[in-house]
Amino acid sequence: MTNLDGLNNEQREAVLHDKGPLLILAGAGSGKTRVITHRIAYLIDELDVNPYRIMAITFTNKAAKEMRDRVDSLIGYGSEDVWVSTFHSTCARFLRRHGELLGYDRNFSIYDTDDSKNVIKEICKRFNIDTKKIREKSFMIDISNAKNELIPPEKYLLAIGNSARDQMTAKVYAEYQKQLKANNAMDFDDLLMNTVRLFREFPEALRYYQQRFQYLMVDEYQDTNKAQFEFIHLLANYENEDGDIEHNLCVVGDDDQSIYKFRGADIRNILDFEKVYPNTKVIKLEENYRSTNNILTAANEVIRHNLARKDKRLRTQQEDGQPLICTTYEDDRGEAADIAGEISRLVVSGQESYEAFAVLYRTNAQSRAIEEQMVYQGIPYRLVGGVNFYSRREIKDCLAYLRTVDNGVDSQQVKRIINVPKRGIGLATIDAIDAYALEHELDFFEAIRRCRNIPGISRACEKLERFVAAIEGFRNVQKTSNLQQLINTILEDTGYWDTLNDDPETKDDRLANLQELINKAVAFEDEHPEDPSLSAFLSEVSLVADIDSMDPNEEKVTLMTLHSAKGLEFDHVYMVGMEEGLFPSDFGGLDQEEIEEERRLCYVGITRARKTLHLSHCNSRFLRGEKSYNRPSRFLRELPRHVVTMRGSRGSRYLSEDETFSKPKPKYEDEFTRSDYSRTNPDNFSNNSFLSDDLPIKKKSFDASAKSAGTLEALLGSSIKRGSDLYKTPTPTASPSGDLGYGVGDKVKHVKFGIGTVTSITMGSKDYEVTVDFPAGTKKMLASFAKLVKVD
DNA sequence: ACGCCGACCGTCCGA
DNA sequence: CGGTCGGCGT
Repeated sequence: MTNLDGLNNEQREAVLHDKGPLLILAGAGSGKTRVITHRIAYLIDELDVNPYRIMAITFTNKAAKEMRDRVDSLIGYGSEDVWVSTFHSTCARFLRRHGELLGYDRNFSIYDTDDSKNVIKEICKRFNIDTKKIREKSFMIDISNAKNELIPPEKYLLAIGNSARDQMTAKVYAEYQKQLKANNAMDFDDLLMNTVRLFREFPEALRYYQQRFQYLMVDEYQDTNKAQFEFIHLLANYENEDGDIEHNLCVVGDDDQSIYKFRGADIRNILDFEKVYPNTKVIKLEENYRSTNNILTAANEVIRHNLARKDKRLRTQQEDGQPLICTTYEDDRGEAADIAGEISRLVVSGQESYEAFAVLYRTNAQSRAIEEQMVYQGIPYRLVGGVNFYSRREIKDCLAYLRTVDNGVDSQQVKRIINVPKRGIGLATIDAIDAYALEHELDFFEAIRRCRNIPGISRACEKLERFVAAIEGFRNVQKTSNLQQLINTILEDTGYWDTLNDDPETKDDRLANLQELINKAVAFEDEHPEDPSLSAFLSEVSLVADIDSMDPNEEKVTLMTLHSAKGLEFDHVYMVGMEEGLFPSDFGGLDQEEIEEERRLCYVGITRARKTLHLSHCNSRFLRGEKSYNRPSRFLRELPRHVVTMRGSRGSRYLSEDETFSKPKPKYEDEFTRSDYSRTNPDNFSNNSFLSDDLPIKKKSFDASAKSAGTLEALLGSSIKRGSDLYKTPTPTASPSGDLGYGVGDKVKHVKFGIGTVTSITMGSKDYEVTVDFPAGTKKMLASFAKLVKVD
């Protein structure tokens, strides 16, 4: 029996819905994952639906994993047969199986933005396009948008326009697709577009999947683009034996949390759902189980400023709770220092633990200032986003070898590694091979094989032949070995390990990263006994993001962008950098639509908080190496006054040189304790009197604020450039062992290598590097990835 | 072929 | 600021 206790009326109604289209408008924190998982359980347990016929689609691996776990724990037998996956992984799997119909080999490569950019670069060069005038990136954006709209190159001009620029884009787009096809590669957008093409052009393939997946559930439906809409729409059009079309499609979303317009999300998909599926049952979930009443009041009030939305209002049975705290800081450093200090105090005094806190910002660039203070004050933190593990140079190099071994015709990968490590093969040689390949319609690797026929590069031939022999050697290794052995052989035989010595600064990091890649390969083979192939591994690796490896149970403060925070929740949330130009961010003319999207992002941020919410802005901050002065964000003024406590200017003075962070006592501690000057005077919220002026320190900041209305030149003239002596290098002296839960000499357990002894812990550039003696040998790994657990 | 250095430039969000 | 790229010298 599926247990429906603890569900409210609307939730229960959604769970009990069996056939036909269902639209669940689920406000933030209204328990939508709970509804989806219970509904899956109900379908299986009560309606005898075969788990094999149920598909649940999400956007991120993290959401998929969470759903998977909850489905597994809710359903006993057969839960593993429920298809729970992301759009991209699902399409990749469909295409591995049926891609031959479209002319792709089953082990096609999946290109990330870097790979795509390289292809575009080559094309621009070939077409003599001045990339100073039109950037590669703008082609990529246009092409991506076209793909999301399911517009193929040959229809581009018809669909988009016929300007000179459009014609150029259409030409580049067509060539780009040709190149990808020749390389047996797809980019992220191709995964969707090609799956839709497969469905449209091969009805028997579509029919196969329609029959298999008779119950569809889509999470975060407000973020779907046209291609995703079409994918779902086609799949849901299953005609049963009686010739009826049931549309057993359940979509869940919240138009107020649509924040991915920039990558093609079309909010109309959710707003028009009822028009597309006339018999849709609509259920609104408006009861929030996450936040205090004050936080919800603020969220409701802010989002109310948007015009294009479905009317709804979150409500809760919780009490008002703490007021929101809105703080003005002198600069970004003071902001970071103060927040770090506050977190530190609350944790040291035993009231809270680190994982209860999150610091959210608009752009990844803002993380640096926060990080510095976290390190400085000895606070363990986890940084989500930034440079993806898989986009690091050494990882990409290694993956390029693996792809070359796996997918012989991927010229991009071959070009990446042909001279890495250095083999004395230069640009002139590569160009000559390229020209030959083009002329004879060969892939790059095949052209290398025939280097003896290519004029002008005879001197490089011997080196080229050695390279070919090496790759073929690896292909032989692959036939008889597992992934770990293959990677080790490649890094060993090519001398890649040795090249790390070239830069002693980064050596340890890169070594640990490669070791971690090997660990991932080992884990992959372990988890996928049914298909531990190189292709499958590379596919998975291409489709994971940093946030997917985030473990919310680690005792660390979380630092991430507002976008990354969607779907997560924390007891205490700090939204920093609430400033005009930054948030809402202004990149040349903010129109109403963009403002509303930013406001939704603000709404998402506010609704992440369970108990307390801090919002802050700075009078000045460093942006792209320059000091800039921004006014407080309009979103601050949209907060209802009666739930907000104002704090005046703080953090203008930094920690002095002699203060160590074993005693992280800011000089302005006095002002902290006096912080009950906080008040809720409504008049304080007009822009001019945003800062009150009854304290000397505030007076100063008021001046700065008034200045910001003046000319930019005047400000820059008087601005103090960031002197290196102002910023001391943070020295992490806190014992790492305290943060990790283990130390040198402790016995720890690793998921693959078993129990070993920690022999050293050092601070890498981004994370702790832990060296452990396992029975299988000594391994060096990154703490955040290795997930080591202390054992007694 | 390759490494160094200065000029230039983009500015965000992400599967 | 930090990453990239082209020019130049070796």
